[in-house]
Amino acid sequence: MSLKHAILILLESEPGSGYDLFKRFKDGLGYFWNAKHQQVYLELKKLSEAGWLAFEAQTQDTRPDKKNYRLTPAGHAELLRWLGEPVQPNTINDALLVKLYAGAHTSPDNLREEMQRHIAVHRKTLDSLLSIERDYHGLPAEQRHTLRMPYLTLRRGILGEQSWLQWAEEVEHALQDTTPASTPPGK
Amino acid sequence: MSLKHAILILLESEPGSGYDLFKRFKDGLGYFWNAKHQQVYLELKKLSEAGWLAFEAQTQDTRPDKKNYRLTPAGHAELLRWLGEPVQPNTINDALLVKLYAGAHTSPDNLREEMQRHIAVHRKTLDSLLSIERDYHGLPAEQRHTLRMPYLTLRRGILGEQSWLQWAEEVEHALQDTTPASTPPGK
DNA sequence: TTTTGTTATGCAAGTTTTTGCATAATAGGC
DNA sequence: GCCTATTATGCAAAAACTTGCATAACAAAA
Repeated sequence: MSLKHAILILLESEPGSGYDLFKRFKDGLGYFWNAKHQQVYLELKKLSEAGWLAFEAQTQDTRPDKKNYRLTPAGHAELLRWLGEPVQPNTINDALLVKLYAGAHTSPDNLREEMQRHIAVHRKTLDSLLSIERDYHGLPAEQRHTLRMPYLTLRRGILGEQSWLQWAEEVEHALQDTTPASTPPGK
Repeated sequence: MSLKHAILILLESEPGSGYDLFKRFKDGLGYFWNAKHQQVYLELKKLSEAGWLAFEAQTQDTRPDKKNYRLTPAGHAELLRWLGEPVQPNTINDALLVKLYAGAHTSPDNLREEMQRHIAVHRKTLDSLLSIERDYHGLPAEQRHTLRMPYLTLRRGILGEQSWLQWAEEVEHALQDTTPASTPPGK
């Protein structure tokens, strides 16, 4: 829905190629925006056709050629227009919760394994976000000020992941209670 | 992606019509699954054609006719199969964070208004979830046990909304700091 | 009495996203 | 020498989802 505008914003702060943008989504912004490389390339094509982006082809010796995209004045204007518009509150479609909702129809072991997989992913994300935060705090005041808005979105990621992991502990306790004791105490 | 399975689960616990399901998504499960009525009707049609659902048409006097859907044995088997499969961790695409990321290109006032709109929505959601939780705690132990899995998803909603609102306070503080004082102290 | 809201269903067209396939060069590990 | 990963781009088809429109009856509020 607003991959268009996510791309405009990323290219506004620094021009780059499709592959570039894809990696920025994957490594940097994945806690609030996700896109496959195919979709990124497709959107870049559309945005160029709409006149919001321009690109120069860079022939490279050791690597495949790349197209370097940057905003046109029309793209910049569109970005500012979009920023003035209200955005729709995020809607969530979370398959894990669907599964858990129906958890009574499957085994606690199955649910515990599923939770363990997801916990591992969320812990890794949190670690990476906390490491980015440490780097941020090490920056000089001027750069921290420049990055103050991205930092707020980083905080969302951190608080969100911490809250998720806290919930996961509640779930683990609840699932333990429903388990038949495999090694009963005193026997 | 798994609206299919969300529908199977809802109809497994209680058969119902498309309109029925739509309302259950809207009022009850909106904090983890969202679907428009058109999509619900479409999926019901597809699931029926796949042999996972059956329906009886109910002619009603005072209301438009409705179709009452329920799981077939094949539908039940599919649900169990799906529950045994791992689900992909949820990916987030959050337009508000995209906007905030680019916040330096717009006015703090614009961002504050945007945040206020979203805060109102999240507060309302939290209130409604807390009220559902109070009802749950008032139920007899037997019913609480039956609903223990849906209750875990409710907890996710509550912890998630609380964490969101906590973040929103951080954002408000940060946006205050960047505001030029309109009524400077002492003048 | 007109408007608004709720119940009830659905088609058609468009947008967005995913999945599968395809190419091609280089670097590094085994 | 082979396998895997990384860099780099893209088409085509399918699936998922949104938006716009359409119908129809009743109830309640204005």
